[in-house]
Amino acid sequence: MSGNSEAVMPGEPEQLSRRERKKEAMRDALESAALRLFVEKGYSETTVEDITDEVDVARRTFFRYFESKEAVVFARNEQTLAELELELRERPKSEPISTGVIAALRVLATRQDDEREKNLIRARISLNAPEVRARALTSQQAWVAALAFWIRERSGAEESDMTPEVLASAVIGAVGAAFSHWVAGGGIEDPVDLMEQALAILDAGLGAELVSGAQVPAVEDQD
Amino acid sequence: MSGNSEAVMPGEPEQLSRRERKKEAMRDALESAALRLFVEKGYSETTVEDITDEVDVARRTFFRYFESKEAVVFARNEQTLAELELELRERPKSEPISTGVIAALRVLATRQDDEREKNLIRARISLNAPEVRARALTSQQAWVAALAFWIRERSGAEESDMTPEVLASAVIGAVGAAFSHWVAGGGIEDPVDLMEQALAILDAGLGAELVSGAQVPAVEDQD
DNA sequence: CACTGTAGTGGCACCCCGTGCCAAGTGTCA
DNA sequence: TGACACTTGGCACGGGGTGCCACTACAGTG
Repeated sequence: MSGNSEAVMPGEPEQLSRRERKKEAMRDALESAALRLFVEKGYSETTVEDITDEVDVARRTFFRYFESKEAVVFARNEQTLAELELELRERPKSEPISTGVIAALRVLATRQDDEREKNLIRARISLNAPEVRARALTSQQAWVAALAFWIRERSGAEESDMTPEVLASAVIGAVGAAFSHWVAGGGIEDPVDLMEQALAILDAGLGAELVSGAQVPAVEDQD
Repeated sequence: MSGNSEAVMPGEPEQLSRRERKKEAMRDALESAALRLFVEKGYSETTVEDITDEVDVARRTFFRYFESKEAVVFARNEQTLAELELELRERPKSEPISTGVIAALRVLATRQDDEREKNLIRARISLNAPEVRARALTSQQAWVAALAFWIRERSGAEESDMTPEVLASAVIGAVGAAFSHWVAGGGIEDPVDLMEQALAILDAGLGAELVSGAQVPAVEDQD
């Protein structure tokens, strides 16, 4: 889609035509209004009409910018996935899974640092509104698929071998849990650090297993 | 131990009144009709009216039995979750996570063996229809929560320690992947065996990591 | 048996999400 | 400026889901 040229990342050349600027502005206005209303009144209590009223456009117009009400929350999501795939591909072949994943995630996180606020809002909505949560999990599945593909490619596993999907699911699961933890903690800590800890837990945890009396050694979670 | 009494599981004492029998029959009829139509015409191509026409009741009636169209696919799901929690609770305290999980899952799988066909259909629908898939993932989250609770309880982890959620997410992720693999394979293999393999992969996989040339030793997945 | 309360059903009206369609408005380029 | 492409508004419609109320079938009592 679009991208006449440029590097890999957009970069906002500001070379847009009036039409495209208006389009951009509209999308932004809708997105902002929507997120604000979702926070104010709650997701399911906010109708699409509420949103379009706010921006003073027709309800129909909303659906020209977003496939669905939920889609607003995941506005930038496909792009992020594409970026993840790209970053993963750039990682050295010899690198272990968790290292590669973390490195890629760190790049994405750094890049999105300016949207941190908005992302936190999105995440909060995702975790609270059941419908949106469902959608969030769906796009999480896309991450699993991407990661599984990457692992399969590198490990050269047979088509029938479920190892890549298993590892990918587990890794994304762990990363997702860390993300939830980050959101629950108010977005104060470094999300990628948390994810790194999560993978460390995963690495050690299943091996160590539970012990009746003693605690799991766990990973000291302070830096 | 097929229970004439009740034990943990109901057991259909057939002591129902005419009214309750009719109710049961209606629910069954709706569920069967729905699943059949979903398979025949596809999930989203099937309207609730199609279903109720089949059973010759009002559309309104459908929603008195199922919260939503998706809910039909997950008819028995909350019950299964409750059973899982129960089984987990029964596992010896000293048992490692994966052992406990597998043991609990095996009990459930055995118990549901008569519904194997129907469950396979449900699963297929879940994996193919995006909307339903979303819902499936949501209920998967409930499993994560249950498992996390169980792990936390046994490990005595601090409230702020994300270890239980991380491990639970990873384990359920891996188990879910195995389940998908099972469905993709036509439900021929033993699902719990696959799940066990998945956890073994998880146990070994992240430690072994990927190697550029060599394959991951993995778990021989052929019998 | 008739009688009364309760639970299930049918059907209507309504809200909301999402989409096809077409007429009218706005930007673009020559 | 005029021809053309894209965007918007608005309408109609299908489908999911809910509240409401009249009606019917059942259960329990005398």
